Amino acid sequence: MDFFEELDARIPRGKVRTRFAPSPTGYMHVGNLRTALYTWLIARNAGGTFILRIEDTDQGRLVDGAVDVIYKTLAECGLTHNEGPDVGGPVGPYVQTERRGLYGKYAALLVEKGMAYRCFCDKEDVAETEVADGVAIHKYDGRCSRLLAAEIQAKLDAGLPYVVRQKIPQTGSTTFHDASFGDITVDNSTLDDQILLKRDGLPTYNFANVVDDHLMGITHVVRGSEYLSSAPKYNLLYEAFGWEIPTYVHCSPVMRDAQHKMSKRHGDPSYEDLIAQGFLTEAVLNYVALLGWSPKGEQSEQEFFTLEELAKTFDISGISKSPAVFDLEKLRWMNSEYMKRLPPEVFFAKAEPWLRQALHRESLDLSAVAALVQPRCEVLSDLPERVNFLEALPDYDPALYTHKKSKSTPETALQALQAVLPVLERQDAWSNEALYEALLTVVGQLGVKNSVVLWPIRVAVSGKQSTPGGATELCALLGKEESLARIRDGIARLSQS
RNA sequence: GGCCCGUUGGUCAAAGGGUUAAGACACCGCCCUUUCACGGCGGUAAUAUGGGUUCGAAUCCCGUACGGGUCACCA
Repeated sequence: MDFFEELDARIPRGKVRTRFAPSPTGYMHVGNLRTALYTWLIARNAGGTFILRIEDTDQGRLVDGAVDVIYKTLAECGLTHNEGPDVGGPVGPYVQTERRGLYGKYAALLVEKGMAYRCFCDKEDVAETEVADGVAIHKYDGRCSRLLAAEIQAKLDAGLPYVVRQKIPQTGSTTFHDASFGDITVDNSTLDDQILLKRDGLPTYNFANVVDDHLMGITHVVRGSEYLSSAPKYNLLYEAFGWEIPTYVHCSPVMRDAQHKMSKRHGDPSYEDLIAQGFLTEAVLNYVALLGWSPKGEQSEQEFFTLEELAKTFDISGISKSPAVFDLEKLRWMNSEYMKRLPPEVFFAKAEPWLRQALHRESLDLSAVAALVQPRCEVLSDLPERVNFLEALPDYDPALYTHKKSKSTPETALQALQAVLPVLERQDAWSNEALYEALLTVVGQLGVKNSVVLWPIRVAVSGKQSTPGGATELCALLGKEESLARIRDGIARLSQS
């Protein structure tokens, strides 16, 4: 067995094998997360193997701890990998820089087969076919492919540096198949003799990908649609090696708006950013799954999916070809749905740190606050702003006392507060129910609509237009002393104006 | 500019020759209610465009427009 046969013998066959191959940048794009999810789902759905491979050949972009971010994110999302740098596997190593010895050998093999050639040209020698719009088009004219054996030897002997280029046929066309885009055919004349091995002996991304995917036995290649145009060259490479071509699944990008991709640089949130803002991992995954994919049949109306349900339902043909705009509003809605479904104690545990940002008073029962706020919380980061009035009564505009639908005016509000104050001063039981009952008595005495009395109390006690919970709920939370103080303050404000 | 891809309401999308063209978010209205919210009910709103093919087209074909991708010794 030679070197190549030995590596081939290690490749597991007969099962679906997919891979997620991120560059360690230190964070996870939403688009990346979606690719990882789809890749994982394809493997899971088929009972196959999901592999993590780290593509770290771009040393210049290396970030400390970036690989850990990848492990952490995948684990947090439940996208567990069966093979990878940390867990090992039969076709390692799973870090590209640790594989660098391989590529040169495969490039040499291709040269030997006549499917690639050494090119001694300088970067500057490469013909630049000038084109309008200031776009310079690089298309190598292939001159080094026509070098005679003796000429090549002479250059090698002279120690001239070289790159290895793929030899692309001059005529004919190449067709490749994509699972979501279908068949795509291009003229070979539009393809460049692309560089496989750089002057420094390291592979280009495209070459490393083909070699690694083959050696790892990858059956489904899921990647962004930006690689669609290089796919024909991949096919030609696979054919040159005589390797089986995997199933391609190209995914259109996740957009910020109609014409821009989501990008960290433009301030769009990464997965980590969303989590830091208080989105739940499950909600983000659910949302992202439906961004660019939809289930078949009956389930196309379903909005909520667990990972397991997705794994059962996922089908490549449901992936859409057009780009999808990321809609934060809808994510917020979905997140609120997940929040509501959380057991109260779990919600409280998540909400507590956020509540503490705004609330410091000892007397406040935070778990009661959490209970009040849970059904109306879209994102945890909204909480401090929503509950801060409990800490201290904000300065507010007496105009808040006017509310048409509740039939409340500054005059009726003043009357109501004045009528309510002595009753509450005598009130001992300070629960929501007891307070409600006491206030209904006042309402009866005044002979008005409930809201005429309750609206002003809520305003006086909160100083806000909208609050989590009604008047008596807020009073119960604040305690007797604080509630009375705020109502007196309200009376004072109303009397002044 | 060449090549490739895409285009169903504001957004995500279903429907792959025959439907009143689903559903969800957002928006609006009504009901409920101890305000807002939650919940319930309802509503506005779409096949980019012009030609074919067909008894019949969102669906198939061609052109146009618009948008995106790509054309690196980056990944």
